[in-house]
Amino acid sequence: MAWNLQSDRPIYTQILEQIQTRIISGCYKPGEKLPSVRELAAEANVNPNTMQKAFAELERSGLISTQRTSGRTVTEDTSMIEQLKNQMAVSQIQSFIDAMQQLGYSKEEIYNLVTKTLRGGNE
Amino acid sequence: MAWNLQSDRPIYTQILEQIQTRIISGCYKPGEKLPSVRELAAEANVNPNTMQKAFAELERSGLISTQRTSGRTVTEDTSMIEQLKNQMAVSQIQSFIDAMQQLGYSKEEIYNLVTKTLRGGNE
DNA sequence: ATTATTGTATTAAGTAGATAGTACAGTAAT
DNA sequence: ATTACTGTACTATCTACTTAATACAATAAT
Repeated sequence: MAWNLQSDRPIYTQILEQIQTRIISGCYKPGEKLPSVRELAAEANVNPNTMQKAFAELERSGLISTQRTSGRTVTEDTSMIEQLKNQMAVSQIQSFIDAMQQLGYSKEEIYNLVTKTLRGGNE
Repeated sequence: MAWNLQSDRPIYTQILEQIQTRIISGCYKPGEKLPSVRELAAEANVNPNTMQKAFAELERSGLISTQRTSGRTVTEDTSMIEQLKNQMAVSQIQSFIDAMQQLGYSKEEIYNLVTKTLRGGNE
C-alpha cells in the first residue's frame, strides 16, 4: 500500500491515520517490527521529524511500543486493534451519513446510493 | 444550522464547505441575498478576513456572485447547484467505501453496517 | 448631503506545520 | 573495539493560516 498524502491537512495526521489503517488491516501485524523512522520517512517522501511526530502520537495511544534502540513494534494486544477497528468504522459510517443528510439525502436515498455503488465497483 | 469548525483543517476550507452545503440543502436559496461578510464572521466567531477568503473561493466556482456594494447572492442556476450536490454525494460515498475497505471490511460487511446504522438512528 | 453598510485591500503579528541539518546515546552485529 | 543502526533532541528557516486593526470606494437608506 502506498502513502496517500494531501496538502489540505497536516501530513503527520494523515500518516498517523494511515499507519493505524495498516495495523488494523493486518498490513503491519501484531508484534511485528516496524520499519525505522528514517526508512518510512524516505518511503513517504517526508522529513524524518514529521514521521517521528506521527509515531509519538501512536505511542501515546499504546498502539505501538518502542525499544529504545532496536526499533518499534506493533502491539500484540489484538483486542485493542479490534476495538480501534470498530471505533474507526463507526466513526466513518456516522460522519458519512451525517454529511449525506446535510446535503439533503434521506435515509432511503442514502441506502439506495450505497447499494448501487457497492454493486457497481470492482472486486 | 450552526457552524461546526475544527482546528485540524483550515477554517476557511471548512466554512467554504459548509456554505456549499447550506446552498445545496436549500438553507440558502437560489437568488437569495447572503448575510454580509462581517455578519457571518461574527456568527461563526471568525475573523472577517477568513470569511472573506472562503467567499472568494466560492465566487471562483460561480456558486455565488457579488454586487460590489450591496452584498452577495446565491446563484440562480439551479442545475449548477444540483450538479454540485451530486458531485459531493458521489465523492462522499466513494471515500467512505474506500476507507472502509482499507480497514478490511468487505462490501457485504459495509452494506450490513450501513443498513444497521440507518435503521437504528433517529428520524 | 449625510450616514450606514457593502465588498475589498493592506499591513503587522502570532501560530502551527514542515523541512533541513546536525547531534547524541544506546544497542546489535562484526 | 568498531561500525552501523536505532530513537530522540535541538536549532533554524520557510510557508500557510489566522487574527487584528485599519482604510477606502461604492451604494442604499435617510
